[in-house]
Amino acid sequence: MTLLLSKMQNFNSISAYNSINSGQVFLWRKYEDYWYGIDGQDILKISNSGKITSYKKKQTDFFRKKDNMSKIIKSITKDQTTKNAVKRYLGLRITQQDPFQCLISFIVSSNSNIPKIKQSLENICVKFGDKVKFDNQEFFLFPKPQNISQASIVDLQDCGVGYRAKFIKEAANLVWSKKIDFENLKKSNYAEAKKTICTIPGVGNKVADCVLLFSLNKLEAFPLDRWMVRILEKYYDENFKINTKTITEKQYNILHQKIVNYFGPFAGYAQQFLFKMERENYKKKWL
DNA sequence: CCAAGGCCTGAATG
DNA sequence: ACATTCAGGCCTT
Repeated sequence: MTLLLSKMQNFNSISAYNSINSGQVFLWRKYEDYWYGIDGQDILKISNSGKITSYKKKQTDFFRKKDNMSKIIKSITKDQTTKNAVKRYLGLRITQQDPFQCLISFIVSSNSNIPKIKQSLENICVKFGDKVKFDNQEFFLFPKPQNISQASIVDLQDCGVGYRAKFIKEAANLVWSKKIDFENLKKSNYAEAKKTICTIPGVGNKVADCVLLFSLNKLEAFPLDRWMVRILEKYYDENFKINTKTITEKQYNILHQKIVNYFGPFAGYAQQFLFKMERENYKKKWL
């Protein structure tokens, strides 16, 4: 009984460290005993125990505390690979981020790498975001959609985003003009929300799945980047293999369907544990 | 429907 | 020191 209880407590625990260092977020830093992170117009402060306070005192379930992790872990651990990953990175959570920041972050992420993404996003905040003080530290909030939509392409390019500048500006414009409405998308199902979000320039299957998983509550989203394709090839059978060099729209959809059939409705959690595991194996930088 | 090439930057490798 | 290669996802052809 005590063994069972302690096991369940472990499942429900939250590791801020594992969650922040898993490729979901970029604008986080550690200062003394706390992690500080930009989330839209707010700054979140996480203690070692996982307790969140915030600059604007807003309520947020950033680490999805309400998720029933015992149930989710039971559902996604279909094999030894996922079992090992879950055990090794206990407390890793999918985050529930500010959708606009999440969208821009993953447009910036395409064809790039984590240190570079972080640098570009910091530049964007300094250039277009509000400067605030919190706990005697200086922070720049993430810019509002309006501010980015009115930025010049050259000013955006100066942040190091290259050809993505026009995608970022147009995406911000779609959000500001409410042609993309995140609150609606949260209510839509996965397929509908994905279809809508893929109309944003610079957003393909992978970026869309990141936004759906990390900010719009779609836990069946399973972002398939080069790493995930490699992981599936390495640890799973022929069924998950891509035969061609580039992953086409059709293949992405077929593979995603197979994945959801296998891992179940919380497949996105399986993705996060597997990604974390393999990137750690290769000692890749997180922030 | 699919394949291939270009986009942009910084790090790694020769 | 300098040049080349690579990593990375989306869009256009």
